[in-house]
Amino acid sequence: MRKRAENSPRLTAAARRAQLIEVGRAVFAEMGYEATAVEEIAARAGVSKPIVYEHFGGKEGLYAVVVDREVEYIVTRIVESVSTGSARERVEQSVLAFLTYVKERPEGFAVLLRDSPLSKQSHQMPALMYELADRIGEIFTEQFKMAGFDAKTAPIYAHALVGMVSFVGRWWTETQKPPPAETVASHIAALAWMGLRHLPKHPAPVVRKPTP
Amino acid sequence: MRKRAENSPRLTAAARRAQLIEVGRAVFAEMGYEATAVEEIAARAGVSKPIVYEHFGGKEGLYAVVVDREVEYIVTRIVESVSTGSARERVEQSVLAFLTYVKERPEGFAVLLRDSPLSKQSHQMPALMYELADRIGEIFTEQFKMAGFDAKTAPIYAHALVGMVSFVGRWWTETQKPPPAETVASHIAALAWMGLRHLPKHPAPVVRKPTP
DNA sequence: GCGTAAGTTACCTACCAGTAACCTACGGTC
DNA sequence: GACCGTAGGTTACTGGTAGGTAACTTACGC
Repeated sequence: MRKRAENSPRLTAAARRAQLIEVGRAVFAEMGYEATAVEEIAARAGVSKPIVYEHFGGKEGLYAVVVDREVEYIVTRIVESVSTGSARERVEQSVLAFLTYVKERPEGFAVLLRDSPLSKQSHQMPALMYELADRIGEIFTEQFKMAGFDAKTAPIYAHALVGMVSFVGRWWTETQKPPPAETVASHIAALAWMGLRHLPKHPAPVVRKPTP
Repeated sequence: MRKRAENSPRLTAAARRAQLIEVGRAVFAEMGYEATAVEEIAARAGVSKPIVYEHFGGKEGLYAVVVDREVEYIVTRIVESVSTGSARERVEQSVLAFLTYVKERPEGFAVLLRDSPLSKQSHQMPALMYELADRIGEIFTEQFKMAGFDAKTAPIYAHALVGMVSFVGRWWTETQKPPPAETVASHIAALAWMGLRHLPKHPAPVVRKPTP
């Protein structure tokens, strides 16, 4: 790592910053926040550590930028998907949007699945996907109100749906011979939609408790 | 931390070991694996650091024991729940078993939700819940085979169900005025059951693609 | 009163976030 | 075409923290 003028020329500040965000996302995805060393990011970018501090102020600064971009990206996609079509189309489009995100930005998805650094002080929210589920819950609440459903139950279904899609998404990325996104999305959307559609007004246990 | 003979007497090796597992689970749940210091665990147990090393060989040793116990505990509960009753009863009982676990062992659940230390080398499996989902997937595959369903689709539904229950479970624990476990379990089980029951043989997208 | 189980003090080592001070190549200017 | 300012970059260091260990000490049972 002596002479590096030939293999990696100097970049402009903007270009270097963009590159560091890319590299940072990859390393955070691979190692998790805590286990990531700033020097590792710098090394993979072909620069030295203080460059990272110059651009982002520190480890948390870079992490915040990476996370913010991912969350905004996927939330925007889902807001778009949920805003047109019939109710069922909205569900299916949202699920497909999420799976497309998982497929196209696997590293970003991995970052969102991992522990966040803030989780030590306020021990809530161990991973970003829960924050995302909360955001989706707000969207659902809005939609439930407009559609005349009980808005209080919206968070349950939002969390259930995000949980479903997250877990299936992870499984999907790690499967050797994965079915196409549309197929998986159809399955999940059908499951969720049919579940919602045939939901009784007041679900009650079907298990017969033994008489005391 | 000088004289501690009066407030915390010497324990037998077995008792100390059991206590350290309890304390370790709590600290890992609160801080996550990486951010947990062995000294913190030792201090909360009222002993010094080498005691932890004597019993478990190191941080990872204690973590492995904590995790193994939790996974075996919840898997056992679910295997029990899924082994009797009608198909729908099995679904509902399993969901209720999981939520009961979440309620009764919140620290164990929190540990399973967090990042695992093994995730840096084999970058798969960032959290233990995914391993649990895989285990449930095996159980489902068995059940699907016995019931005559397509066993290949079992993992999808297993991951979907575990994801649903995990996310709703976390939301449930953090809600100020949570509905009782039976109510939430009924909602989730109804959602899953009705979804499965009315699932078309070959789900297809309902979204009309614009003609090219 | 002695042997052993249970526990402690004090240390080493490695790593890592963050910083101060210095260097270099390029583009404009005369 | 030699000068020089500055953007982009480096080397070398500090302070703190945490995993792990060697050597020593205390209390209990026989």
